[in-house]
Amino acid sequence: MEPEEDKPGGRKPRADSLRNRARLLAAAREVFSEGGAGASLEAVAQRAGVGIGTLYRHFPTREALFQAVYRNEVDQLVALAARLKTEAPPVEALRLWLRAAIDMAATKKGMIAALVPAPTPDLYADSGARTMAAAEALMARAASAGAIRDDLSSRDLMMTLFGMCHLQGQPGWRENVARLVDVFVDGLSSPAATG
Amino acid sequence: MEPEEDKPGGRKPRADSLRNRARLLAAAREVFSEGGAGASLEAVAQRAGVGIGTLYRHFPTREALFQAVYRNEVDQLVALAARLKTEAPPVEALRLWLRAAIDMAATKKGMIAALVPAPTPDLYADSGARTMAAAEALMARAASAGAIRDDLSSRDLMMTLFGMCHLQGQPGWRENVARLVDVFVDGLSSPAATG
DNA sequence: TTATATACGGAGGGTGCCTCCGTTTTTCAA
DNA sequence: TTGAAAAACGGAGGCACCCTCCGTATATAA
Repeated sequence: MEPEEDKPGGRKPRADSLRNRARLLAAAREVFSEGGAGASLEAVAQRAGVGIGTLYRHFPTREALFQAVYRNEVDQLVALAARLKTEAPPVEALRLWLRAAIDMAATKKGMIAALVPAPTPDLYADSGARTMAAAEALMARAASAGAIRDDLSSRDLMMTLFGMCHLQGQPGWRENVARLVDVFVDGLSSPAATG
Repeated sequence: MEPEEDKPGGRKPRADSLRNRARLLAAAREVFSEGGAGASLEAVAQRAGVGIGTLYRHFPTREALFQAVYRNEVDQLVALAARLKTEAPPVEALRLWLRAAIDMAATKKGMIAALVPAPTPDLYADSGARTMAAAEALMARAASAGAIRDDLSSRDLMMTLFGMCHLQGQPGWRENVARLVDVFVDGLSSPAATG
């Protein structure tokens, strides 16, 4: 996956290639932040000052571009999960982590899309799967502590989060979604009055 | 909004117009059920055997078509809410109603989109707003009975439902979403352990 | 039967997706 | 320093879809 010095037998990667890749990432970050995950890829190429063909060579799919753009954010989220696992009680950890995810999505409009697990996730590879794994760890901990019900998958959780983020754009959506997530976590940790 | 006998002063609506309208609705119902809410409108026109221009004359926007196609379903949902309000205890009514919505969405793939309240809803006009009003009634009842927290809007509830329905397509999604909704309702009715 | 209101239908202009390939640039070895 | 070959560039072009506009066809009513 790393674009640099991967094949020792090959020649050095071309300077223009590296430069264009960086430009594309910067442009994509801007365009996705403004226009959301559905923004035009041609607009990205244009803002980067490269041809559309160059964009597709570097990032064969929209997904690939998402992953590259939001790699840092996802890393942070994964790291946060690891930290919370030792620094907060189980349910609280889950709650805080979900809120952090929302906060990130609040400033990076396109990021939510990067958090959605693909239908068939390449475990450990794509950002959706990595995030899901982080969620899984937090959930497992809480479940085995008996603090939340154990019949939900981490995928369910992520999809719920994702769905709630559709409030994005409405006034006060961030607070709204935070509250919704709280409700959901309350439900997870309630003595399951399900009927 | 009614296309029939609205203006008493005008002439009788043309027979071909009525026929084409019906054909378009039938075609749209099929196409949306198969391809989801994003399906091609040109495909709809084609299946109906009319020109694309005719489709747009009858239904100026994709939204308009949704509303017409799912009017019956929405009516049912609204009626169900009214019935549950007298026939089930507050929280249970809410739970059952949400499940009914999911069941409908399960067979009519495109319907979910029709349930999403527009950013600026034409109250009583579009299906999203009418559904939201039904939800509002159920929530208000439960809230004033002290059975659920009262700091969530019906729009929040609908968006949550909508979002969860993004699981659609995955194996066993219906059961999954039903469970998620249950969790959410549990959260609503829990003594708000929010931190 | 004929005039006219009404509806039809698809061409056309716009946007976006993605591929393909002739041209340009960079690297590396001589 | 130079030039051949590898690597990357970029945009034209084919496809799908959106939506509008307007010349043509047809149903209604006199």
